[in-house]
Amino acid sequence: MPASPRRPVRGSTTGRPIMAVLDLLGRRWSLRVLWELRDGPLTFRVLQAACDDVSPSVLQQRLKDLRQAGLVDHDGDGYALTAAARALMPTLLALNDWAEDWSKTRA
Amino acid sequence: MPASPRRPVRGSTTGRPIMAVLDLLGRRWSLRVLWELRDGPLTFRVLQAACDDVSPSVLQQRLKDLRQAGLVDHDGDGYALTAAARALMPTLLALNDWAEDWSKTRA
DNA sequence: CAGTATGCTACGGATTCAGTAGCAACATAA
DNA sequence: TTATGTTGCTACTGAATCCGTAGCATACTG
Repeated sequence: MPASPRRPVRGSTTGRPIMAVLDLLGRRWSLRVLWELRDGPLTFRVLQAACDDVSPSVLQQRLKDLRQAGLVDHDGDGYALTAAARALMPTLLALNDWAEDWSKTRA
Repeated sequence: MPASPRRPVRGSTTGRPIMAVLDLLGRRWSLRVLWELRDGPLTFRVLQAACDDVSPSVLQQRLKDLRQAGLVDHDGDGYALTAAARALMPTLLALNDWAEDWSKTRA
């Protein structure tokens, strides 16, 4: 078996949903996948290319995680954000704006 | 050498700052550390306990990353968010609100 | 049939993480 | 002084995850 999504061994993500979200999005390529899907569905390979040609095994695992979380769906057009994920987009756009400001303060 | 922050091998994070941010925050415990520091400075061990007793080596590496990114500082009171990181707090709070809604749609 | 695109899997090697133990510096107090 | 505690941090081994490449089965198109 390649890799199953890590389940916190210790305190787990008890209680606050934010913990589960921070755990899910705190995995490599999670946020990036959501970001790349912001403008519409993408096929597996196109999404892979958009994510700097991430390994297909990792992308597969990440898509599995995001689908189980109800954030990504797979229809005829490829992989797409669910309504729940689209509700997250304003936040990601705010993150984008912040990133712009943040980069200006960097050398 | 324990571990240096991963530099994307392929396309790197050229161009858009959002890519660099997505890469930095898409590491285990990055978002969680920022979240736990939202209410003020914490010492290393208290922060470690807040993060489900994450391994000190990983926390050390993550703090190093965040300090190099100018998001975390270390003064006499322990580790604290910088002004840049505090500017990110509204976005994290929005993420928290979204997480609440998202969890309600889960079984 | 040949060519192409799709989603997906397998494998080995590299990197990162987890878990535990321990150190040096500093403070406090007996 | 000795004892005790807290701080930040490091070392080490084994497990988990990721990377990079190759390849498969299916479907569609010419």
